[in-house]
Amino acid sequence: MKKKQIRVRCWVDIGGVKHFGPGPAELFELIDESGSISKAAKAMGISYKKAWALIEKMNTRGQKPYVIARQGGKKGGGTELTAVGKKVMESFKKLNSKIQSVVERETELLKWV
Amino acid sequence: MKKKQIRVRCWVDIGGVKHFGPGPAELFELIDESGSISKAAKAMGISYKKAWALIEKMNTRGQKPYVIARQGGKKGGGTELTAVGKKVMESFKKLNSKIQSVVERETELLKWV
DNA sequence: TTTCGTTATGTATTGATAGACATATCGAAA
DNA sequence: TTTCGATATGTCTATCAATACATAACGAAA
Repeated sequence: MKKKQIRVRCWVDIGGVKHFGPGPAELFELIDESGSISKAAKAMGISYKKAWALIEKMNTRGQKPYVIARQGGKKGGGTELTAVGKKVMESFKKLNSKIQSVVERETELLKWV
Repeated sequence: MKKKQIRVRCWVDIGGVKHFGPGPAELFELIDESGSISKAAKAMGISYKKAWALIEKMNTRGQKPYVIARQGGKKGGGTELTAVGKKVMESFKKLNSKIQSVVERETELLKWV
């Protein structure tokens, strides 16, 4: 008997395009922990390039940058979330968990499907 | 100023694969109204083949078929939802609108993004 | 001025999905 | 037994996204 479950996903849409969702939220969290895009990408199992492209898009599409990256130096460089970036990440996680908990209480549909 | 909004999507997952979501829900509704897969597909702007494939997958992956299609006859054939199919559609629509209304009340995240 | 790890960027390949097109199948009614 | 409109199915192509691979740029510290 295969497991049946209701799943839900939310994201921020700006001008009709996906702007910020679960993927970026996880990426931001890992950047916040590691201080590095490349480490965060590796931890997520995505390419550095994909992570970088995601960040680039979000930084330019939003009002203010969410992430500041610096290159060079003995440690090669580094990346950190801006204050706005942290707010976005935290606020998203809060919203997301609220939605998840709403869905968890829903069982009616699973009786039929 | 581009419009910012939170969007949300839910679906039923069986054994790790998407089984029933907003697309099928709309398709089911149109089949229920028109009695025809081809009419429903046209109304949705998808190909008949895509609609048919969706239905085939859902019918075989679930416990019981949601849709019964008949071919032949003067009218060429026709399609109708089973009792289970109607329950699934209605229950999904109810769940979906509940989730949408939860999200509509959320504005915190949009302040930052 | 050399080193180092990270950021930044280009390009080619692959894979998955969607779409277009074609055709076979069915069976009640005329 | 012919007709008709809908279901059922195959195949090829186009398109887009993901992936892989390669390399340049950077700059503080040793």
